[in-house]
Amino acid sequence: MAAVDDIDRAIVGVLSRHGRATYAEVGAAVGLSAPAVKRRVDRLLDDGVVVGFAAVVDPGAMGWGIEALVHVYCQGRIAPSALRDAWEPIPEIVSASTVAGTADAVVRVRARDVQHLEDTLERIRGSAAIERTESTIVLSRLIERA
Amino acid sequence: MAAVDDIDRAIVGVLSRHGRATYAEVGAAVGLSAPAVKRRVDRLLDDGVVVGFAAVVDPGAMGWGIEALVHVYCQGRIAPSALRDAWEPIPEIVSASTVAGTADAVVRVRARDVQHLEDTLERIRGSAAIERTESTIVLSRLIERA
DNA sequence: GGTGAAACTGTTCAATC
DNA sequence: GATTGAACAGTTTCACC
Repeated sequence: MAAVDDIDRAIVGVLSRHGRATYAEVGAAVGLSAPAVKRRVDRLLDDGVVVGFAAVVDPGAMGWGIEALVHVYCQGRIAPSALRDAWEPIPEIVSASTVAGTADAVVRVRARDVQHLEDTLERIRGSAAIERTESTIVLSRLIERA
Repeated sequence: MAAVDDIDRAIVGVLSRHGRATYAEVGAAVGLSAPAVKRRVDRLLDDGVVVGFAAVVDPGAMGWGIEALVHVYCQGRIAPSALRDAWEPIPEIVSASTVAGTADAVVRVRARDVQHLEDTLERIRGSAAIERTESTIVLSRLIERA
């Protein structure tokens, strides 16, 4: 696991914005040849600095009209891995994290509509020893950066 | 702007998880030839269903060690656009949304360390007519999907 | 939406600084 | 130890069916 240097950061910067850029294009942007870029990207993938590549999708256009932030309060102590295993099968969950604060975890959920959101919340609550949830509906996305 | 059909959804599903998959690979997964996949992806890009492609980066490996969810309570009514303009220049903000609930907005912030986080929170508070903020520190990411 | 052909890119190698 | 440049396999991208 070599250190991440300035060129690596530049490569990551380009690929964060243009994930399908060719190695030659990235090389032109950072001052390296295509094979040199490929070697670095392979190393960044091996080291886990770059986890993967993804299409950035407009949730609204895909029919996922509603988004909510759900604060989850658990009964007693639950291992983070237990929560992950319980929530992994729920496709409506965009992200989930354990947190330090009054809540134990925060889950970001995307659903088609309020009914679908309610069903998903019920599924989240039923998936583990959860005391209660507190949902915050997202109105409009102001800023969204990779 | 044609409708998004099931094949489009399947293509988006593959590219969400494997953003650098070849058109032939996507085609094999959805039952189409490579040129047919390209035509659909080009249309999805034109229609704004797919906004772009991005490398998924591990923030910790890049030296962004700490993440927080900041609930923002405003003084009186503030236009969403005013919040966006005020926060756009703050690079530590990963995402920001107005919400329906007790808070007016939720901001996701990434910083190098607690000191950097504190500085960023101060900057967020000073950028608009904000009454108070309530921060939740992220401990560990359980699930992270595109 | 599929097919085939031309141009380009990804990938690997030996050689080099 | 890392980069370059050449070479082949594979992919993108056309036109056309």
